[in-house]
Amino acid sequence: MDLSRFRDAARQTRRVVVPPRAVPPARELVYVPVDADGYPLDQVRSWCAESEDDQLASSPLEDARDVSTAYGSCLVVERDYLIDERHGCWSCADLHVEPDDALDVLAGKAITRAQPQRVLYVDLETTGLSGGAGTVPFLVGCAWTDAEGVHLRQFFLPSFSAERALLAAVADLVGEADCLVTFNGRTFDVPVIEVRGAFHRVAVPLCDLPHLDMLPPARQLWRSASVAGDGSCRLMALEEALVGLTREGDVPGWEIPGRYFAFIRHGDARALEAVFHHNRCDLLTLAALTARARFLVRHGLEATASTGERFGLARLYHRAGRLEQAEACYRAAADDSEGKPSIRGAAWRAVALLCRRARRYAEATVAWEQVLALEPEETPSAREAREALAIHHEHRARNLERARAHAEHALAIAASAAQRAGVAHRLARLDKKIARQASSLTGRFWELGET
DNA sequence: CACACGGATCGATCAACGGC
DNA sequence: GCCGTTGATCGATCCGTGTG
Repeated sequence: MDLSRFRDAARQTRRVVVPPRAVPPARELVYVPVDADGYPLDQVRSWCAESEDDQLASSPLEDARDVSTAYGSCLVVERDYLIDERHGCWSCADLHVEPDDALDVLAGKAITRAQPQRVLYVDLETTGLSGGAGTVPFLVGCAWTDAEGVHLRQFFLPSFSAERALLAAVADLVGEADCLVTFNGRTFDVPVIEVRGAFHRVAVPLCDLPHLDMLPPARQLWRSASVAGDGSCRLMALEEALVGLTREGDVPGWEIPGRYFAFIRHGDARALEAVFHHNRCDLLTLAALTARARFLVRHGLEATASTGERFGLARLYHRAGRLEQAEACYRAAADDSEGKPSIRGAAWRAVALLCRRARRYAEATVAWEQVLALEPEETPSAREAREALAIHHEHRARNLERARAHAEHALAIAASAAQRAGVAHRLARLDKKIARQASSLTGRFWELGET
């Protein structure tokens, strides 16, 4: 994929609205009680719904197939998104990710094995949010990519008694993967599967798999980028900003457990079509975010599309110990005259800290001056810059008057008693030094006068 | 709505260094 | 040689934010 195409995609602000699915004719509503230990699959595949939209929807289980495991069977729905299909401004061909060390940078640790083959994206829909033993995953969406596009497999729980089978079926697929990618999966998806696996004594190797949770790197990359307006890094906010998609009629998260419980009570699967669709969108967007983030890490500064993205990429490099690349990106963000002053100020602060650590004090001083120029006087960064400059001028540049001026500013904006005490101590020392300097100068003046 | 995680912040500590 | 300062690091704590 060439760079310009990618940049264009990133810059694209055009919103793509997901068209509503083709609507099948409404069917007669039939009430079918569901056996607690079994599920009347035939009836489940065509049953009633509450809202008008849902009544018009088809059952997501129409093309589901039974998957047998040692513990019984569950249902699986499969979809392929081939290279000529699109997800927002992305071609599905571009969603293919070869696992490499860029994923290590995103994860903040080494997660790719010697010869990684398959990255598995996982997203759960569950009966609640608590994450405890009572939360049951009723839809486990899995996706992987290859040169042909994206392949998606959704494991569905037709009754609570099939949970063991569902976990076993998921375990089979997970066993073929080298690397797991989720969104907030470290906190939510993986613990849920872990607890349910322990409960049913089914080993799901999800927890052993190298895991990239895209939420932390997404926050680093795109929170300050303000791609999502208010800085939100929820998956759908990032989807709008980076994939250019606005979901029409999407089911809100809080409604998902209720829809599943209604299905369990009455056997109606049509209201779940929106949930299946939501899960597929989440997986495709997760793949798109991962591809974009990996591309940024691989191609660096030239691939970034905004000041915020440059700053975010710098933070990722910084965390990964790639200091040269980090500094280049910080400097690019700091120099961007069109960028938000708060981001530019933060970038200059990072440059100052990097330079100071490398003992490049002159460069650090220039960076602290830039922080002062960009940050409002009362911010913590401005106070930090005043103090750093006071130290520099007192101990290295040996310009006591300038050191004193910075210390006075620092005293005026000190946020706590401890800070005030520290700066007051510095000021007192500076005053003593200045007085001593003056008296020694006076002495030398008289000495010169006498000779 | 529960829960866990990451970050920001602050204070304590310690080694290294320089001024007197 | 003593003493003060700097800068790095570590741990505790708090807050904001993501998941269905």
